[in-house]
Amino acid sequence: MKNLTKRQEEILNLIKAHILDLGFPPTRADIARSLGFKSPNAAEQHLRAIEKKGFIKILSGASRGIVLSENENDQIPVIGLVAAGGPILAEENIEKTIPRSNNLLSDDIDYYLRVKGDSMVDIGIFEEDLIGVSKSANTKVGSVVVARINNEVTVKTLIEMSQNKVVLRPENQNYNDIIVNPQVEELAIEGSCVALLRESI
Amino acid sequence: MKNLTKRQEEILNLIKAHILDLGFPPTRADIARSLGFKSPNAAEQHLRAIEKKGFIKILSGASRGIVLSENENDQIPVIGLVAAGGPILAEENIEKTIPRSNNLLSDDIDYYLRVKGDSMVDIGIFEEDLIGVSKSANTKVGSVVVARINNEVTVKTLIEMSQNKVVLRPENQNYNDIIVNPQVEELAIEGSCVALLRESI
DNA sequence: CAATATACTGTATATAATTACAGTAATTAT
DNA sequence: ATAATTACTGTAATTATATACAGTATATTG
Repeated sequence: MKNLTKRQEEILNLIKAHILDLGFPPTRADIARSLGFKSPNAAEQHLRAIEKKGFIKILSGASRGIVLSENENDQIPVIGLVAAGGPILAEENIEKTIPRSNNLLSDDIDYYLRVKGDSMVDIGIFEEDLIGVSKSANTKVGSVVVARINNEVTVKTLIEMSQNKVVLRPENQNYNDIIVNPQVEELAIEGSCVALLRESI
Repeated sequence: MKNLTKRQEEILNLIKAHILDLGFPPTRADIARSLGFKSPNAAEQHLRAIEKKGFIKILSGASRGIVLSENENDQIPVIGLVAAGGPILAEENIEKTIPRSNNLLSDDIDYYLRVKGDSMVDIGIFEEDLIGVSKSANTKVGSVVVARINNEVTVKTLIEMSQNKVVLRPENQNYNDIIVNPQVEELAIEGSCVALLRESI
């Protein structure tokens, strides 16, 4: 999907704002008025350009027939079982997607990860729960993180993190700490857990 | 807000479906076509009636200018601490409301209840968690329910329920079962827990 | 360096859409 | 019993809207 110009983006935002405000898209004349164009045709041609770039669909003959293209960023992927090797967000790992809800949980969630196993039950993270993962939230000692060790993805509490020693703790007395030397083994902190969803109790 | 007739409700649903499907409201002619009216004026007059009852606002002069009135049912209340005595959903108990998200969790949630105490930690329900409560979901033995005993609201697992004996079990070894005789003590099952949200980990 | 894209003005027109007016008929409220 | 509401048909006019065509000027790309 090609990038929009500054002006085109302005118009797309105007359309979104209009929909949010009134519940339906603006007319060409509405757009022209808002941006000070003296001709509705200016708006028309911008719309054509934006459609060509794939951000909207224009329904011909219908008044206000501007349909916003499905924006993948409005959908949060739910990651089921992560295949060994590939990136977490690879197509084949996506179980489903759920619409990014207003402010139900943190805006900061990049994906949900379905929990496997019982290694975190002591802090109330159960099998089949969905964990909201943020890639950007800073992972400090004490955070619950999504880590990848030698191509296996796991959720644990980060206890220690130095150049040659990383300690990951399962929150379950039946399991032992995982101690990794990142110089020797492959280790990546994929993100940190910021929220939790349980779809059935 | 007065009740809609069957036909009016049908039209309101059609409008909502149109918006959900295409992103903008239908025209009078669209409505007439969908319902088999031979005149767009039939739709017009229905819209007027629906507006009069407060369910929509018609913006005059604007094509497709049908604005859905804010429906309070689109907001799910979050109940903080329940004041003794009054009903759970009383105004003063509502901590905030959150928009009913598409299908993030069950459609069936009437309110969220913020968990106090640690009596349910063994099944992963922690203090400050939000529990999605359904008033209509059938509460059977084994369900986690919201119960009110002598004006105090509590979340427990329903273990037994007969005419003169109801057993509610805390999911925490440190607590004992609560046994109530509904003939003697005041007991109400307010709803059952169908989902869980944790806003921070 | 020509072709294409961007960013508009200005005019015009076909058609999409709202909306008024005139009816009919059945049901419900006062 | 009468008025108001509900639920339509049918016609028509006004206005709202999309959209084509003809330009101008500048920037960007192949």
